Amino acid sequence: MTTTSVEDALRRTAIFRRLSPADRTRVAAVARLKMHPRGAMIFTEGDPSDAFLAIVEGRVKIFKSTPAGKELILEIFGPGDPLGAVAVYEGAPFPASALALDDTTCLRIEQPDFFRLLEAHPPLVRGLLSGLTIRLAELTRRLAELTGARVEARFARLFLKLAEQIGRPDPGRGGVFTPMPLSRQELADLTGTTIETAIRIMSRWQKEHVLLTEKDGFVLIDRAGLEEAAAS
Amino acid sequence: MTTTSVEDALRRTAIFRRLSPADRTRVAAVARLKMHPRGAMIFTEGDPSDAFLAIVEGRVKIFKSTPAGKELILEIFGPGDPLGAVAVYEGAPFPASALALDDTTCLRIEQPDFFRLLEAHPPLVRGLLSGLTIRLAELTRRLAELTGARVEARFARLFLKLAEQIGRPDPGRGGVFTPMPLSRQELADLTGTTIETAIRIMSRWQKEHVLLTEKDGFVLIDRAGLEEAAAS
DNA sequence: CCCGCGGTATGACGGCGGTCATACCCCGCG
DNA sequence: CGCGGGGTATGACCGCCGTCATACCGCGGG
Repeated sequence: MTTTSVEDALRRTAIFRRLSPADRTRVAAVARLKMHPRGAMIFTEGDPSDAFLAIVEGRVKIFKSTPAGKELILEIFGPGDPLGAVAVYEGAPFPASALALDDTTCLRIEQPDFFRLLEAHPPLVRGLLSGLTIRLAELTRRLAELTGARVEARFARLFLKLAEQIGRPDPGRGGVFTPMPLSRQELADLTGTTIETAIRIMSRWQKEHVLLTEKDGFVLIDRAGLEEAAAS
Repeated sequence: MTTTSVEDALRRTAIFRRLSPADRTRVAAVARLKMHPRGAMIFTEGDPSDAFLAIVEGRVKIFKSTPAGKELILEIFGPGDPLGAVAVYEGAPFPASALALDDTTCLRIEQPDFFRLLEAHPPLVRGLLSGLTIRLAELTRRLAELTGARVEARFARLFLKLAEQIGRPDPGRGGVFTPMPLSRQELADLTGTTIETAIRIMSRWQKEHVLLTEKDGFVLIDRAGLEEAAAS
């Protein structure tokens, strides 16, 4: 865990990317790298936030318990995304929990150091503000989507969005491969439904050759079919 | 619309309240008051944002159209709340629409002036950041609430929250009066359901003397009954 | 006065999807 | 090898709630 590897991490993190090399060195002096094994909680809903985090490697799911005791996945973040930015100001408690979906390494800046950085580098504030507003818009979009839409439409929109974000052409079958392994339970938590309904929809799409489940992701075959399902 | 009335408005707006009188005068120089009659759109989802707004008087509903064409109310704001803070940075388009529920007067600061204020008064940035994070936490809470909970539980939680925020003891009937007139349609849009379901629940509660609808608000009679309904 | 309109109310019907139960497969482990 | 646990799959049941239809009421306008 040398200083150079921290600077590498800074170069790959959205809000620090535009710093000058000299500034990046100063940031690196207060940043540390921390590993979280697959399945570990990174922070828990209600905890006081004591640091700013950013993902360097791995996937992290942000989720929240519903009043009914189920869990709803708000986001799945990957390398370069910030974590806990929503709570680090004012030391507010985390509104949701974070769990490592893979072995994950995070960049970590303790709260006092983070505040000093913000004061010394006003452009950082702009980046954080813009990140927050984007996240807010995304949440309002999901809020509108979750209500009044049928579960199958939510599934269709989820996979269309995933394919657009991280999909790549699949040479074998002429579809789009989306490298994002997710269990049926996680799909249910992403769409706010139960595991049985998730299994039913995915099984039907598998039989109808609309969307195939593989060990390390999904293959979208019939994009038009999904778009039709998303519209209804 | 004199300068003094603008300063009055600033004194009643959360993020400007802590300014020194001298600074408040400087802000007042670039702020204007604008009236919106009941029923008027203040801004529309997708519009580019060109100003920062804050409510001085009246209620404003923030809502968003769902893919199914229905409308979902995200918030109902009142005097002192900021409007459009989510979009004014970076000139992002509004993620939702705003409509005046009453005759409303707003404080308005054009985008270039707003940015100059932020640069001149760093403490304002802190206030905006904290407002954004609170709003984000509130949205995640509503997201978790809307999914997987029965409609009746959502109604119960809505009225319990309203009673806690703006309720006052009702001397006549020993309940809590909540001065917030809302139509059945608006209740449906707040909870993500249909007007018929909203009418059914409200009618039943009226008959069972749990919650009474009056011309200018609601009277909560059986708080324990609502809490039970909210839990299930 | 009658008409139209917006808000409220109520019933019938049906389907989506939540719940419960069972079964299968794979794999690590004693 | 047998066992158990986690993930996946499938069927039966049924209740909530969305949809459609109808009706009532108060109000403003021609």
